[in-house]
Amino acid sequence: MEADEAVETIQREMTAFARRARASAGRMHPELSLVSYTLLGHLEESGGCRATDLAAHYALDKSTVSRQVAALEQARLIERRLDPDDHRVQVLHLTEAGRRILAQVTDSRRAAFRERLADWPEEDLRRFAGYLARYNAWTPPGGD
Amino acid sequence: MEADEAVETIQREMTAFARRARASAGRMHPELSLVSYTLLGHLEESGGCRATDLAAHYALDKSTVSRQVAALEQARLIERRLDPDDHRVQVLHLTEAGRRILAQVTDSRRAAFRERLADWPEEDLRRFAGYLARYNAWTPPGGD
DNA sequence: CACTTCAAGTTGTACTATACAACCAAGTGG
DNA sequence: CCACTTGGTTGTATAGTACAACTTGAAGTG
Repeated sequence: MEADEAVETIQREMTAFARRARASAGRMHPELSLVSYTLLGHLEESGGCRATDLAAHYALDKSTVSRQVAALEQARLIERRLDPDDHRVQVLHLTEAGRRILAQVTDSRRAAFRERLADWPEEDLRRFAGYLARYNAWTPPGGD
Repeated sequence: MEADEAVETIQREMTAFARRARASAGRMHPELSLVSYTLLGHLEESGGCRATDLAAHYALDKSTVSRQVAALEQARLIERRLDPDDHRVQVLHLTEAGRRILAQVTDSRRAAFRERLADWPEEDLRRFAGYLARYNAWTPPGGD
């Protein structure tokens, strides 16, 4: 069956990609690990959120996020603002430096991707982007 | 520009995927980490190879591979055979147990993927698979 | 043949990301 | 007011990784 084979290919290729990304992400941007990068990215997209939100979004333990956040704060890339309504809550925001570094890393990542995708027809690019978004948007019946 | 946006989406989604895969792979199959899984997979595909080959293929340090291989051997999933022509070389082979576990994990991963892709039209599946394969097949001008 | 150089692997050490569990602090509801 | 919940931190353990130093075997060169 055609579809079955395609599923297998998707599985294999996504796995291969994940392994490689993991292996190389740290080397590309010593300033910002893949995790830190995605966390900063989420902060930018969301315009500020809580550590708990990050943990939920990325299926990470809150302790992990707590330490990542601590490191990012120490590096002055984000800042915490106490929520006046609920003093347990720290709303996280990008600092100017954070925004700058994020943009920088995004740029260099984008350049790498663009090189990699240079000879793709635009139509294929758009479809591929759509498939990926659709794939990632999927949420399982009961948690991730 | 449309294509630019698509590149950005691909970048973001691939990154998100890599992060999630890393975070969840270990939980899905405590018996076989993502790295071990890909190493076993490579051994199966290649029909046996050296540790150095694995390191080169996955851009891992040879020490890392050495330890992974040691663990896989201890778990009786692979075995080392001294190359009679070059006594420095250990050719790695899957054991029967290794082949079995690999098939098992592959199955369960495939099931998860299939669930995730259940409602995709076959045409989209095939195109997506093609894009991923094409993306991963790309090799950089000078290294990864 | 002895000497250097190279290649394959191992081991020591350190670091990062991670989880889990125990904890603290601040709201919430009886 | 007290129990419970929620947001977050800290202690501890583990996995995966890199880099550097080392061991062993092979290969080339005088």
